[in-house]
Amino acid sequence: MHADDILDRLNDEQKQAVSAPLGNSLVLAGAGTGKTRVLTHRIAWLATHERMPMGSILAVTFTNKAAGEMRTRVAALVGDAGPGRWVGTFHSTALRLLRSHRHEARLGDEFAIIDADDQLRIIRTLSIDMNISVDQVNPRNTRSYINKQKEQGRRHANAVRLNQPYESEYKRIYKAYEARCQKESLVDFGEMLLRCLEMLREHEDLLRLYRRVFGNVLVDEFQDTNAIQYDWLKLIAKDSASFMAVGDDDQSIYGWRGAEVANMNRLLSDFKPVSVHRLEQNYRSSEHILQAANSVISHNNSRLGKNLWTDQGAGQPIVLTRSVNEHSEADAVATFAKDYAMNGGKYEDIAVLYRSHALSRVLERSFNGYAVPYRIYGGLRFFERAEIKDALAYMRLVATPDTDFAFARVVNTPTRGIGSKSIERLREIALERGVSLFRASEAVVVERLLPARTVNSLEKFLRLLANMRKASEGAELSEIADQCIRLSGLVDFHAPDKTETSIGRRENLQELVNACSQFVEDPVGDEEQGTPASALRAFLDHASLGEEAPQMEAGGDAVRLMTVHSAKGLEFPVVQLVGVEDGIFPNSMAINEGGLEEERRLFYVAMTRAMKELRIGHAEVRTRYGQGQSISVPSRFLAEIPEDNTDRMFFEPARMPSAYARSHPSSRPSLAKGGDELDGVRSGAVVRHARFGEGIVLATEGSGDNARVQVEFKRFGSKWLVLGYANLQVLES
DNA sequence: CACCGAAATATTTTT
DNA sequence: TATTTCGGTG
Repeated sequence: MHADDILDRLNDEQKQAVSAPLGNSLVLAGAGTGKTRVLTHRIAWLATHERMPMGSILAVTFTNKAAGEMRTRVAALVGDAGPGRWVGTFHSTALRLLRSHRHEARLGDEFAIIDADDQLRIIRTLSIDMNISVDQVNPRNTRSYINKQKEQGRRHANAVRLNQPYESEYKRIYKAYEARCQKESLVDFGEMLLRCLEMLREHEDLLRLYRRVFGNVLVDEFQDTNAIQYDWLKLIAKDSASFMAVGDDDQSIYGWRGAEVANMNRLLSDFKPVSVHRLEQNYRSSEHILQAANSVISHNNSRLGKNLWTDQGAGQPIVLTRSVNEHSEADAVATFAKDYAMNGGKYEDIAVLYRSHALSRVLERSFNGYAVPYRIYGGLRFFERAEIKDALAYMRLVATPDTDFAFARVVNTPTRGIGSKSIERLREIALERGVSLFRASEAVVVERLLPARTVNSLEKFLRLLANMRKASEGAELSEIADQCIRLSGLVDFHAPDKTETSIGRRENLQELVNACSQFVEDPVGDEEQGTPASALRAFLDHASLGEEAPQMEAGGDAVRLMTVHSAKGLEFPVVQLVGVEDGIFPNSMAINEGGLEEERRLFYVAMTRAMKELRIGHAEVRTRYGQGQSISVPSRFLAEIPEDNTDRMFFEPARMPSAYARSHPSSRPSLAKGGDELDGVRSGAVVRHARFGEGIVLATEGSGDNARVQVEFKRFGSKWLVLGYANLQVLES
C-alpha cells in the first residue's frame, strides 16, 4: 500500500496523528473516534513512508482481543508481517522477553505462569506453614497486598506502606511468597512485568539491544498503564525513533488494579511529545447518546478535557426504563430483544451490559424463558475452570514433573487416597532434601517412608505420570492433551453423570483437545513451536495468559451479555444497561473519593458503546442473594443525563412473570384488556398497594399463580402486578 | 481417607 | 440463591 493511500479516508485530525513526524507523540482519542484506526494506519505509515522494518515496531495493548484485532488490521494494510511480530499485550511481550532471556531474568528453564487462583493456593499454604491464622489474615487480602506492591514495582524488601491492618503479616508472607515462587520457578501476572523491568535494568547490554530493536513503540489504552508498565515503556521507548501513546483519560477504568491516569500527565513531562493530537469526531454514536455521555462525564473534575461531536444526526433519545424488580427488568429486556428480532433486527446487534457478573443470572433465566438466544462473555473463563486447570496441570507435569504447584494440584485429583496429611508429609520430605515433590515422591516410594497404603497410591500416581510421558513422546499437542485427560480419569471424576454441569465439563475437556489442535494449526502466540515439546510449552503459556478459547467467537445470532469492563473497546447498534442503581452502579464498594469518578468513567464507557439505541434500566426492588429484598434508588448518574436526550422516563415494561414465560417458552404475552374478573378484582376497581398507594385497575390477565392486573397508580403511573404477590386491598369494586 | 449433608459465605471490575 | 468449606460418619 502506498503512503498516500494510508491517509485516504481519514479525517484531518487522524491524518495528522498518522503522519506525525518521528519522535514522541500523544493521541487523545475519545470513544469511537477511530483510535484503533489511527494506530494501525500509523504502523502502516511507519512501515511504508518512514521505511521502518516491521520487526522494529512494537505495539502493545492490554487485552488479547485488542492485540488480535490490531494484528489482523495491520495485516490488511501492509500484508502479514509473519507470526505476530511484536504486536501483543504487555504481558505477552514481557513473557516473550523473559522466555528469551530466562538466564538473565534469573528464571528456571521451564518457569510456569500462575494465575490468581494458584496464587491464592500458595499463599494459603504459606500462611499455614508460618502459623499465621488464615481466619484473621485473609489470603485474599494478602494476595491483593502482594499484587499491589508488584504493580508499583515493589519487592518485599522495599514494600511501600499501605496502612492496612495485618500489614506486617502481609509483608512476611510476601517475602515467603517471593522465595517460594523463585524456588519453584513460578511467575505471576505482576511478576512478568516486574521481572522484565528488573532484567532490563540490570542488564545494560539487553537494554541496549532492545532499545535498538524497538525503534518504534506504540501503546494502546495508555490511560490504563500502571507504574511498572509506565517505567517499562520509559526504559525502552524514551529515546526511540518514534513513540506514540494513544489514550483517553475519560475511559480509565482500571484504577483498582493499579492503573494510574496520572501517567497521561507524566508522559507530557517525561516524554515531551513533539505533537499532541486530539480526536474528537465520534463516528459511532448518534447525537442524543453522545450529548448525554458528554454531560455525564463533565461531572468529573480531574480531566484533560475534550468534547466529542458527531455529524450523524440526533438519532433516538435514550430510553430510561424502570421496573418493579429485577425479574421484571430481565423480562423487559428479553421481550425487547424478541421484539427487536421479530421486527427484522439481529440478536447480535444487542449487547446487555451490567456492572457485575452477578446481574447476569436473572437475565439468563428470562432469556431462557422467552427463548431468546444469548451468549455470556467473561465470567468463569475457559482456562480457569477447575477441570481444565487440572488437565493443564497434568500437561504441565508431562513437560516438567518438578513443577510443584501442578503436582500438588493433581496428586489427589481424581482422588486416589493421597489426602492432606500425606501431602503435608511429602512437603516436609521435599523441604528436608531440597527436592521437588515429584522427586520426594520417588524417594518415598523407594525408601517406603510413609504408610504402605500411601506408598502404594503414590507409586500408582508416579506410574500414571510415567505412562503419560511415554504416551506423549513425540506426539502431537492435541494427542498429549487427549492422553492426559484419558489416562488421568479426569472425565469420570469431573463429569460422572448426565447432569447439565457434567455434560458441560465433558465438553470443556473435549474442547481443550480441540483448542490444542487449533493452536498448532494457527498459532496465536509469537514464539515458534518447532518441536512438540516447545508446542506444549507455548500452549501452556498461551493458556496461562488467559486467552479465550476459540469457540467463544463462533456460534449463531445471539444477544451478548457482558460486564461494562469487558465491553470496553467494543461497539453495538443497541446497548441495554441493566441494574443502574445506586450501590450497584456506582458500586457501593467504590463510592469514595477517587472511586466515584472511576465509576462515572465506567458509566461513560458503557454509554458510548451504543451506536443507535441506548436503553438504561433500573429496578425499584432488587433481591440480594435470594432473600432480603432491598429498595433500590436509581443511579445518581441518571440525574446527570439531560432530560432532552431521554425518552419515556418510568417506562413500565413488566408484561409477564418469568414463571409463565418459562412454562410457555414460545408464546408471546397477549395483553388482554377487558372486564374479566380475577379473585374479586376487576378492571375499574379502586385498590390500595402498600408501596404505591391508591390506584385504578385497568386490565387483568392470566389466572391462578399467573394472575396479573394492570393498575394505574396516582403517584407512580401504571404498573403490572402479580396478584398473589402484590397483596392489593380492594377499596371499591 | 472419602463421602455426605450442613453451615457459612459471597458479589466489583481482569491481564 | 449458588457455591464453597466444614464436620461428622463410615
